[in-house]
Amino acid sequence: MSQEGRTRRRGKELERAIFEATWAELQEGGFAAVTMERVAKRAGTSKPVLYRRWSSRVELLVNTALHRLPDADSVPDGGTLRDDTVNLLKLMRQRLLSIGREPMLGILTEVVRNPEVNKKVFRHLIGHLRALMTDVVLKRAAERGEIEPEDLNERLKTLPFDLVRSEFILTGAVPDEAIEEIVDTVFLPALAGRKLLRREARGPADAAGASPPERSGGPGAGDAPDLV
Amino acid sequence: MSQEGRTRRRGKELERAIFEATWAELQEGGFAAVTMERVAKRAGTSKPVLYRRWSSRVELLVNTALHRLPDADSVPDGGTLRDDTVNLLKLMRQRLLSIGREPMLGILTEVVRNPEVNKKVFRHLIGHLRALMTDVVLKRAAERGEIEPEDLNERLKTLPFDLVRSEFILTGAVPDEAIEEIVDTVFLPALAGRKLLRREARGPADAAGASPPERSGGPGAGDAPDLV
DNA sequence: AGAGCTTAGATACGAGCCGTTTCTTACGGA
DNA sequence: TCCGTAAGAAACGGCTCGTATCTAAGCTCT
Repeated sequence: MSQEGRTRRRGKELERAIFEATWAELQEGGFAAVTMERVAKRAGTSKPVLYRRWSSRVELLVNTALHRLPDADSVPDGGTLRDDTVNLLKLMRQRLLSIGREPMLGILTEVVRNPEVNKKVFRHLIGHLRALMTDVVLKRAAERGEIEPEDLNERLKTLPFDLVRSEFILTGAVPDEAIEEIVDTVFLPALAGRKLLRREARGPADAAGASPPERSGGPGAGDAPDLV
Repeated sequence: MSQEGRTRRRGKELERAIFEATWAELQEGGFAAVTMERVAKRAGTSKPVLYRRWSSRVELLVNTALHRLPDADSVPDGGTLRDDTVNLLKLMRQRLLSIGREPMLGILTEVVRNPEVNKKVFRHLIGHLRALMTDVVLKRAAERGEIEPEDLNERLKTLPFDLVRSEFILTGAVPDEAIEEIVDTVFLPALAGRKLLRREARGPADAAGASPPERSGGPGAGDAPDLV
């Protein structure tokens, strides 16, 4: 793995090699087993090269994870709210699995203590996919007449994500059946039931009603790739 | 903090002092800052004493967390499914907060790699409270005639827990408003909506119907205190 | 009360890691 | 071709984990 006899890599090429080495170490030994020295050796370079790019081990790990995230800027139109939601959740799954359970937990743990990064992660954990939900999936559904704005509040909008995240954190996987069950036996029934209950009660809806546009700008409005 | 001039502690007394020291270190510096040496010093003892009780740092941390968990073997009867569920979720919150967000994440991270402990934690993360849900809250609700068995499937039963856990992991807190929102705008509507949708469809219910008794024994059937 | 066994507590060790410093040398742009 | 930038090697101080060794305190049993 030494650099002997090979031409020196630089810039992005070297960086990519380091990300790959980090990821390989992560897979083999887990979050705790990733050490700067091992990564450097595996990438055929040395520690100072790593520290010139990232100020700490955590920094390297976070950026390695972000680097692996596939893009997610649209949701295929499935024709119904049901299928759009399923598609969106499959997209979320793809992103979650591209990082993996243990790295995700490790990153969350290390990041909690840093309010700034924590806020950023928090925003990204929720913001991006939620924007797709609001600006694409629910918009389509409203245009189709499947839902009315008052049927939804903030918690209902993030409900499918919360459940997929829970599944992922507990089991490390999100099978198709789980996604469909979440949509078919929780999300859609909750929407229907809420409509029903609101009609029965005839009371003013809770704070959900005419919710202000909370996150304009749509997906991609952030200043860094999303963590999920 | 040295032991000079004090009478030596032994057994449970010493153990309690170590747990307290560990917890204090956890509060002050976070998961990563808890070292065996600092804990030993703070507890007025030394490393070998720690290693005689726990085989590793993680072992100590996990057991410190478990040690802090308040008991939870019943749910006050609120008279309705709604209030019982709120009560149960408040109990869950109490348990979550007794450990805290970062320690919880840290423990999960470290434990994921150990299939045995992972399974145990997984079971405890879900099992105990879920048993209270099934054996107390839902039983009462059925006796009151509020629900029928076919209204529920596994996912719906754990739904409130999943959402509270999500809230806790993302924000580190679970305010009363969150609990009530979860129950009033998700859980109860989902039950109502499911009933409604099943009636409309007239199809056979999904696998929810006559679910077998999956966890007999009720709360306390485990072999260790629950993690949540 | 005394003997003996258990276990607390002090100290030191090897191995490994983090993050830094110093230095040499390859490479690429002008 | 020359020179600045950055790669790569080596070593360091400080810290941590987990272990080994030893002394002595105090509980238990007679």
